[in-house]
Amino acid sequence: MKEVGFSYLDELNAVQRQAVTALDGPVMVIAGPGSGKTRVLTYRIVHLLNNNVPPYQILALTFTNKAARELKHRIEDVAGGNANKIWAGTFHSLFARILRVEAHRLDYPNDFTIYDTDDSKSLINEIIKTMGLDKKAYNSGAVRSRISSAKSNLITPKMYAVNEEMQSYDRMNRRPMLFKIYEAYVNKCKRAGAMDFDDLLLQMFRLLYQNPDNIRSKYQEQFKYVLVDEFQDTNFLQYEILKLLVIYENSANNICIVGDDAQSIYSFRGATIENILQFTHDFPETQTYKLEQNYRSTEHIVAAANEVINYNKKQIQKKIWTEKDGGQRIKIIKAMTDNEEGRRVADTIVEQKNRFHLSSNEIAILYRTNAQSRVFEEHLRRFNIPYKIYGGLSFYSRKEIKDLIAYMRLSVNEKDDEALKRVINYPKRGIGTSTIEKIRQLADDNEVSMWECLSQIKFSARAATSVGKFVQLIKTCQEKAKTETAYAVAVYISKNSGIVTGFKSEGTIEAQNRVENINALLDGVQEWVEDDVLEEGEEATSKKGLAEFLQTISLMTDQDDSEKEQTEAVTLMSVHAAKGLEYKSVFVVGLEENLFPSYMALSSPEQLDEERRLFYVAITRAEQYLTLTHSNSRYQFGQMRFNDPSRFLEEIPDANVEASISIHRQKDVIGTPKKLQGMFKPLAKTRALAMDPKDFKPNAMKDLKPGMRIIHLKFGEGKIKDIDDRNVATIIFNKLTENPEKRIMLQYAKLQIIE
DNA sequence: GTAGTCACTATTTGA
DNA sequence: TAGTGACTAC
Repeated sequence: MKEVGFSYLDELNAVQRQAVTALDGPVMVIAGPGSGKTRVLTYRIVHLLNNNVPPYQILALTFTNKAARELKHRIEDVAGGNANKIWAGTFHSLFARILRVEAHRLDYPNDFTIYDTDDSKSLINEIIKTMGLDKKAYNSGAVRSRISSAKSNLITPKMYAVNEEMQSYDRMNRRPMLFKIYEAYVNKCKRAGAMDFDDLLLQMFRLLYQNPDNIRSKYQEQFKYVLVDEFQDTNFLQYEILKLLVIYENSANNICIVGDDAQSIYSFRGATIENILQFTHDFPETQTYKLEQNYRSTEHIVAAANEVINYNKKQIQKKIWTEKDGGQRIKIIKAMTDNEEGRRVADTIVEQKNRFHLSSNEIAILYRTNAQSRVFEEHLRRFNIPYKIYGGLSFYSRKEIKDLIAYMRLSVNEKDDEALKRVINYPKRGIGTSTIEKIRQLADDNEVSMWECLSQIKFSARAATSVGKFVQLIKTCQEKAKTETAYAVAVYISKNSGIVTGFKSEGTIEAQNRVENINALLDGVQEWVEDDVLEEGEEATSKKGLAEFLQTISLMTDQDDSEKEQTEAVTLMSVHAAKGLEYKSVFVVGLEENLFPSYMALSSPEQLDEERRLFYVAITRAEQYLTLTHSNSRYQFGQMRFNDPSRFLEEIPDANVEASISIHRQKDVIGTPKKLQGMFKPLAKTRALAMDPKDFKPNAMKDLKPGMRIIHLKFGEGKIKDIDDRNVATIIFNKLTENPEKRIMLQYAKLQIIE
């Protein structure tokens, strides 16, 4: 471990230090906004390591990849190399990792497919259709979320069928057959060797609960220290899993949860605050620490936030305070139209940039719904202010990408019916709906996957050749997938499936874009295959095959991409997306009744409280300048609507608000609209090479010895510090300022000895 | 198999 | 308004 010259404990305030050093037994940390939550979590783990807890005994769970990554990086910064052995990641990714090893005990293949939301919906649609149900009443999205919430509450299809509460709710919504859909859905996923996102949790629960081969104690013994970030966002099922891991005879109950009930904004997704309240009941000896000092915002902002959240009755009492006295008061802008709102926000941004010397990436515009972004885009463009938008269609949800990935999935798991349906006739190869329907019917009757039926059906002569060709294509891919790298198979698919050829013959710009996207995916696969750097937690034995590639991307979203963070631009995003972030200047826009709070929430006090917490999250993102805007009228659903100012505006004390300024008419500034948003965002990160590849002659693995100076194609010069028994070298690259130490897998490494 | 038309709906979003 | 999905007609 890296020597720590200073004591990291000195960087903490009294409460933070207590929360960090109370290592034994259950601990609950209630962390207000800007109170150094991640710092506490980081240092607590570092403190565990310094107290000789082996890193692999630490399980740190987060909700997003981004949070997980940040946590790992910060631990690495303080503790150095050992950090990568910590089990830190999202609930879903870590459980998926465990299930890749244990799934066979639950009668799943270990290389099970992960169905994303689209796969689930399409499967549900198919079930609805075959059951002959009304598509309008049985909206696939609604059905999916019912099933999801059933799973998250450990209600099996059988229990669902006899659960009076669920049943009466469904009858009320004219969906009495939902329990049947649920049953069929579960069976079909199972048959396809597929788990949906909820299954990653549910099957993990089953594994521990049913305890085949006494597997539970294996993980109880492994994870001696459990930490959970954003605990207020956990659902019932997640908490049940945590309890199975932590509660057992003679357990030390070393579980630490960090969260803030006031920032719980995901109840619509099944998160329940009850878990926080329940925690102290389940663990009576819990030590509770409240982090109440806010290091982020100035006094007016903190005061307003405190006042607003007080309107919510049900909450853990705490008083957030700051040492940053005074500062700017909150500015409220009243506009007549949504267009004027956009213009005045852009005006104010220009003004702030000049007066306070803010750079664009210190500014964010936060809205309740993504649809609101357009007006702000238009006006920012007029001023030539660069901006970046979060949300919207991600790279992986593009059709052409999903199609190509479907081929890959099928090559790894032929039972994957969703993938099969996607590509059996894409590109068109003459396998029409009637043929597909025949296959599906037979699969249903025999309760097997569609793939298994392909060889048994007597097709018409024309269909038979088409099906035969398709089967041959997939079989070739399967063979290749066994021996070759993911990149080789991906290239084979793109060349031989006909997808790219089809686009090229189209010749439109649209098609051209799609080809570029596919190329970007291929580049991404190649980069992944050639990447010889071990990520934190990655095993040195990991192969570079298709199955492994699919595993790494199945739980990835490109929401979390670092390129966006570095560009100098104003951020536009929904309030939900802004959670955990901070900006010098924040604009919360569209503060009107029916919009924020949303009209969907007006009827229930619970949902209104959640809207208020959402508003609380929004205003506490601001460090120094907070501007709130509302408009008299705006276009909603294609109609002009008139909304009153939001009730939340009235809840802000006058003392914290800037005296209202008269509305000054502003002449429109005409600027050249500049295209700032590239439609296409390549997956591959381009990194400058350290030297010309032509001059580069990598040495064989056996020649590499510790102490040697080497050159790496990407990272440049470095010194081999150590090579372990798995041929993983620890190399220090002096050019890299952050994390100069990298773990390099020598079997894939491109290293040239220089002395 | 596909293009064109019509009807419908409309938060937030992680993995 | 805008985007999607389903149905119809060729």
